[in-house]
Amino acid sequence: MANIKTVAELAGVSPSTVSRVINATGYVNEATRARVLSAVERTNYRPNALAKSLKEGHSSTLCLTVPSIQNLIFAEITRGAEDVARENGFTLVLCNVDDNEEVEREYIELMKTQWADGFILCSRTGTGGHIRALRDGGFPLVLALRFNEEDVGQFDIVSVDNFRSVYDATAYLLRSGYRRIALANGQRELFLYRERLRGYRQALQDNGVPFDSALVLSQQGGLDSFVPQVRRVMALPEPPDVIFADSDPKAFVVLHALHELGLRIPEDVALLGYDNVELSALVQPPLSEVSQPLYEIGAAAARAVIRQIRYKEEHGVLPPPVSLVLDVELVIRRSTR
Amino acid sequence: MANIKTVAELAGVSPSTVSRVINATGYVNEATRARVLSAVERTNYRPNALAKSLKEGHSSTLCLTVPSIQNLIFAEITRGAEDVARENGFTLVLCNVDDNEEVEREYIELMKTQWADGFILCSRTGTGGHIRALRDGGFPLVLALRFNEEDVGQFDIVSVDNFRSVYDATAYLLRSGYRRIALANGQRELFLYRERLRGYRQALQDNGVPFDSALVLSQQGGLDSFVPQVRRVMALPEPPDVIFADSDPKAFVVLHALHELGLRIPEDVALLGYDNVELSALVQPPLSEVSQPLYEIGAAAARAVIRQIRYKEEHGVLPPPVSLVLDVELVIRRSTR
DNA sequence: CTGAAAGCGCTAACAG
DNA sequence: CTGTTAGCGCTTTCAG
Repeated sequence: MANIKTVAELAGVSPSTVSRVINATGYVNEATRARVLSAVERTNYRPNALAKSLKEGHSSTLCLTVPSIQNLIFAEITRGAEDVARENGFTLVLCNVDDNEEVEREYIELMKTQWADGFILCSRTGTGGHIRALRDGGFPLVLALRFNEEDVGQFDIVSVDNFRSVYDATAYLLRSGYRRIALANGQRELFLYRERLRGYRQALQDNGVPFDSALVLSQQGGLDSFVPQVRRVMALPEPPDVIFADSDPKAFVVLHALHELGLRIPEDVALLGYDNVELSALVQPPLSEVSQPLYEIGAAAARAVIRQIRYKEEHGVLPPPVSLVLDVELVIRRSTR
Repeated sequence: MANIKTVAELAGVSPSTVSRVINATGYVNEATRARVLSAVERTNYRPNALAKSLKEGHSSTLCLTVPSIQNLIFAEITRGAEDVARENGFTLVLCNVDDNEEVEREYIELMKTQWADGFILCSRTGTGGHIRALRDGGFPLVLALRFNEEDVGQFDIVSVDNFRSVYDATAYLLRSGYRRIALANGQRELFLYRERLRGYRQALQDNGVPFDSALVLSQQGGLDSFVPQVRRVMALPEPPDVIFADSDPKAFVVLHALHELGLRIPEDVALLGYDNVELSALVQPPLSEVSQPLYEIGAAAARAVIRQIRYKEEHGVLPPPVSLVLDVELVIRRSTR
């Protein structure tokens, strides 16, 4: 591919002049400008972004880490992030890290050397000293969806109110007359699932319903682990009248397990999901959901890093961290009554 | 971040020596080697990949274009591609192009200037002169899943035998006693769906079953367009006894539409899907599927570009194109009998 | 308004 | 075994 020098020679000017017309920086005589443009045209010249990046000290690249893109939740977030990245002239590098902090660390290390301009991390897990170090190193970063308690005020965060949303949904279930509410709860290592559990317990307590630990199913390893637990809980002398799955992937396996048991939904037992991914409206019965704005979380996260990048360009330092808490909405379909 | 020069000074050697120890290229005295390593340690030095790329003329970056990552099919492929990219030291840039050839073109143009080392395109649509130009420009590229008839022999291609797989599945349905087989067929602009349709027709013909155009539902715009068509076809005097959806996203909406109609599956009408994404085993009833190795398609595509990249490094030109046709498998679950 | 020159950080001959 | 030099392609003072 042609470079700036060949274009310059063809146009009979210096490389700096070509640079000026390409980037519309500085005055340039209309006639020479035309000559340059024509030379660009003829050589089909495209500036080398690598060289430009090296010179300017940034790469217009964002790094997004997710547990796995195969999970619909993260696919949705990724799409949101990619859309706003592109609108702003950034390119998105996708990193699947599988809940593996080591892989996450390596990826971040790699992307630092590639001069990623910023990071969107949806894979927060463990203690994450490397994430601290990343920000301390002056790298713009935002935590989306997953974050720890102690992260608040330390990093930019985009999420929903996990406690509140589950509290409200549980209260709604109670108001609807459900009394034996089971919770299919995600990995306890993640703050967000601890919060969801806390919201559930608090709502029970505030409504005078005793907490029954036999009614909480918790993830051990893969999602499959919910199948035997659903069987167990439905075999209880007093089985639940509704199961609240605190994420849609879980909701789908719970739904499946319930069907295998030959149970009717919501007649025999109701089901409430969390996330509201598109498919939740398509399964049988269509699921009632706590609807989390996943696409918007991704989009907002991208906006947040870009804000940091621009701020840093201007002021030389990262702006103070901000947290963005997006609203959640209850959508009632046919899996609850 | 520290650069090679500061490390060199700290170690009391020249930058080239640092480069030599970092890259394990050329002999270096054990003692000075140790000094350099220590300096690297102390400065927490990481080589600047951008500079390295500029110098070496490649970026260790692969560009993957997909219609949308929100589609489970492409999420699966993406994961496969990313895994092998990473194993080989490549980084994956994700480009959602939404069946929009213009966006695809722009993305490719952008990634060329970023010196992407290779392209995996799952978004092939239209005439794609820009794709020809890309390969003519010496860029390694592979078409995965989606390709046109005339692409064979021109580009590396990774896919399945669309004609054969649908032919076989249709023949299976016939052998199972189904006689009125409806086909929910994808966008006719895509070669792969034309091939699937052809496989269906051929199987019918070879088995002496007349083709009935009233039995083919075809995508007009979004997937929603199948809902009224399912209604229409089930209201026929002689409704189908099975619907074959030639991709899983379609299968899910057809399944939904059937449920809304109050039909039992497979008693009233059976359903066969295509793709075998994970969720297809979880819906009610679990779907019988033509199982396409999506993850493997992505992985194989990544291997294919990397092969081209290496070949080009060695020989200066792209290797002759090869097509890889992966096997498909019929998985019978409970949506057919 | 335009060109010369320096330099982003790195690697690779080429000497020594 | 190690340093010097040149240069990847671009931008950006600084002169003119």
